[in-house]
Amino acid sequence: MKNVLEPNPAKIAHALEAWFAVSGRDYPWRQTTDPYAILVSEMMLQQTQISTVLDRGYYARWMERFPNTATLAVADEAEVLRVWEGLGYYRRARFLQQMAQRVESEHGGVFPATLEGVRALPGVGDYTAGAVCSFAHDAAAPIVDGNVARVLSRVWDDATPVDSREGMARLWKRSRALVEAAKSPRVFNSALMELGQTICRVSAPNCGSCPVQPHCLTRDPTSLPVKSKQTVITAVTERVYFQIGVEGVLLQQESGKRRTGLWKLPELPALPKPPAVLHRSKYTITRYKVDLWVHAPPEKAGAAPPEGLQWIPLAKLEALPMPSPYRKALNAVLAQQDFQLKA
DNA sequence: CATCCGTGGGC
DNA sequence: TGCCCAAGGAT
Repeated sequence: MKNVLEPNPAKIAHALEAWFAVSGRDYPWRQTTDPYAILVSEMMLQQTQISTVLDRGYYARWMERFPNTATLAVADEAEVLRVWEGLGYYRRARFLQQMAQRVESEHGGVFPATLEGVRALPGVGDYTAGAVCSFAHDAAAPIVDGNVARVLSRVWDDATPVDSREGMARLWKRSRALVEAAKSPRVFNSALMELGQTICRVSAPNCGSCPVQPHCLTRDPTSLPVKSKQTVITAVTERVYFQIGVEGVLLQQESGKRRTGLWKLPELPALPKPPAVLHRSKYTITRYKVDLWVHAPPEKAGAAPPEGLQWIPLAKLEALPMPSPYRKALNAVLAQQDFQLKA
């Protein structure tokens, strides 16, 4: 008796839905059908682990402070970024606020109900639109994310690179066939993602407990999915400085594409002999491995802050949005200074 | 289609 | 420690 040649969408869908009814986890965003609340969770969870969003309180804090599009639309951008601080990909927070403003101004405060309407919102792509519509309205919209790509590659034993056009087309086609065969798209899509998260894991998949195992074609799950791209990590050195005075700490606001609107320690100008090193740390950001040096201020630093720099009173530091590496470095140097003052 | 955008955790 | 990864989307 050999295995099936082509996995049967209806059988898989029903097996997953039955499994989820028993083993499905309970998350805050699964206790609501409010599309805004669901979109917030989806935006937070993009490229971010559930434990980060949940255990560190991001979702609860956001929903308490911005319970609907009306409150988010009129909030200060700095506060929006501050509530998001530590989650990374800060553009997502800015997109969320733009989304809220558009819902208020163009949809009369009513969240769009169609797949096309949701897809047109800023920061919402094919995955997120499908997730919101299936979770909020039980609409038969397919989803493909990292979990789904892994599960479907294995079930169909398909080594087509998932980061290729061909691979993506296959995944979306299969995801669509599955969700259209499901009894409840909401339950099925939740189950599909959760299977990838808890059973069909990247390493050490638990095939013995998998409800889809009878329908799964792969014999070598950890070899799938195949990805063609490989990222090259570049080591860089970043030198900033710490300057404190009666007016507070000198900081610089980011204005480029990266971390727009967030604050950081000012960049150290190129000098023949850099000032003393106060603190050193390492962090990675996208494809860079950064060696971060915090120096004493450059010699010529005067009372008037250089272009683009601003004195920030110590009492206001907490309220400013700041990327994690700088927040940690700044706190370390402040603690160091405090220690020296007391010594 | 390639590149950019953060961070923390697991192994 | 080093490396890979996690509920992607925009440009």
